[in-house]
Amino acid sequence: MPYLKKCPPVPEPIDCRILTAALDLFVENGFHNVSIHEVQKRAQVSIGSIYNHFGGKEGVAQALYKHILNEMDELVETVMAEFPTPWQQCEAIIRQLFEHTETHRNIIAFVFHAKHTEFISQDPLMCHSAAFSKMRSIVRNGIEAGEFVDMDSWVLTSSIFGGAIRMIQLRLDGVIEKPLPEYGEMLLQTIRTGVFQERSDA
Amino acid sequence: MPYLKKCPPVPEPIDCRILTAALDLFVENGFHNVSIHEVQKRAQVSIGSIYNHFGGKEGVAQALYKHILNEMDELVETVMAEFPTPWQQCEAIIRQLFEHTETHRNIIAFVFHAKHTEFISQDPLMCHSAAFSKMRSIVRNGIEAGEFVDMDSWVLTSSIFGGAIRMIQLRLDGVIEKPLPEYGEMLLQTIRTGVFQERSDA
DNA sequence: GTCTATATATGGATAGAC
DNA sequence: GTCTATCCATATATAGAC
Repeated sequence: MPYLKKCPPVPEPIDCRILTAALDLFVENGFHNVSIHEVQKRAQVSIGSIYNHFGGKEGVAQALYKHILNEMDELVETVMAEFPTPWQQCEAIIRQLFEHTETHRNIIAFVFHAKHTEFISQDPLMCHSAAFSKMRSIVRNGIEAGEFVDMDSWVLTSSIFGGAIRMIQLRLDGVIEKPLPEYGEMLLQTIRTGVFQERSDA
Repeated sequence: MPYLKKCPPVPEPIDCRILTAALDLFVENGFHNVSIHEVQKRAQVSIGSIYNHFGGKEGVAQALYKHILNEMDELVETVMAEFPTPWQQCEAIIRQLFEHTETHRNIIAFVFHAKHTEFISQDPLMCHSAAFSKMRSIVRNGIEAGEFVDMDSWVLTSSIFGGAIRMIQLRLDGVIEKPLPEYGEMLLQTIRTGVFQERSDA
């Protein structure tokens, strides 16, 4: 009789339990449709603890927000260190985001789906976050290096990442039914060379 | 003394007043941060009337949702009637959306910014709406006609419209500071021919 | 059909024991 | 630090007069 097996491994720290419970609930039902009582119940923690650790519901959301923005930033940072050229970096970021959409669904959903200003007062607007700033600066590097076409960097950043972000949203909504990585190369192709069929008589 | 001027022209019908007030408030503060009392106050209508006409706050949101999806559908419909080729239709839709973002800001914001499932139960998911379906079918037409590259239509639709949608969101968030139509041609260029600089030595 | 006043529930927040 | 029980504001929804 494997007695020791019944010992739960290492119990997760309490604030971590709260955050993961909150993330799941917020993504599933939306911030405003989730009560502290529900978070408390799912996290197996008392209300008092939630107030102790985060000061309330919005405090939980803020902590979550910061934490997840950090993760995103690290993702971009890693890619930048690993690949030399701006375009390779863009490619890698899109591939990573597609992977993450499948493996860390709720994190991605929290980043791309929610309108954070609705529940985080004094919201340092997602697109001003370190991760998104870095994505734009990659694009600027590419322009300066003569790799990308020379135009407004907001437009170009939107052109490069907009399609991917759109696909992520469609995937999260369940509209796209197959895992995103299957579509990665296709998407990258259109970003590189546009959407037109090569004219065979050209 | 121009006495007649003081007569308000034709008073707007009551349900219209409610909808426009609600639209503005929902976009500004988010559905859950707006109380019926605020809508009532801004629309200069009593709470009873709101319940009579729409059955409650969610009813107002649903009516708004339907109405606005209709407008979007008409926009796409008109473009399809006016332009012959799929690509011209795509171009025109993007230009129209950019225009609308400036002239009907809150309508566009309601369409692209909100996560409707959070406040509309049984939400016929935006991307399944007539307008979005038609956009995708335009893309399919382009593929069949050999105009667009032959690939999954979700990917291609995202490639074509994703950048525009992204720019609309950035504009609504105040990140992009100039009116979108200024960027229209730039964006269309990258969709057509990709993001790379033409190599002068090619 | 429109209004005002009110009932009722929900849920964020706190107090105080352990 | 953690818990339970309770408070109290808010906001949806309704009742009933006009």
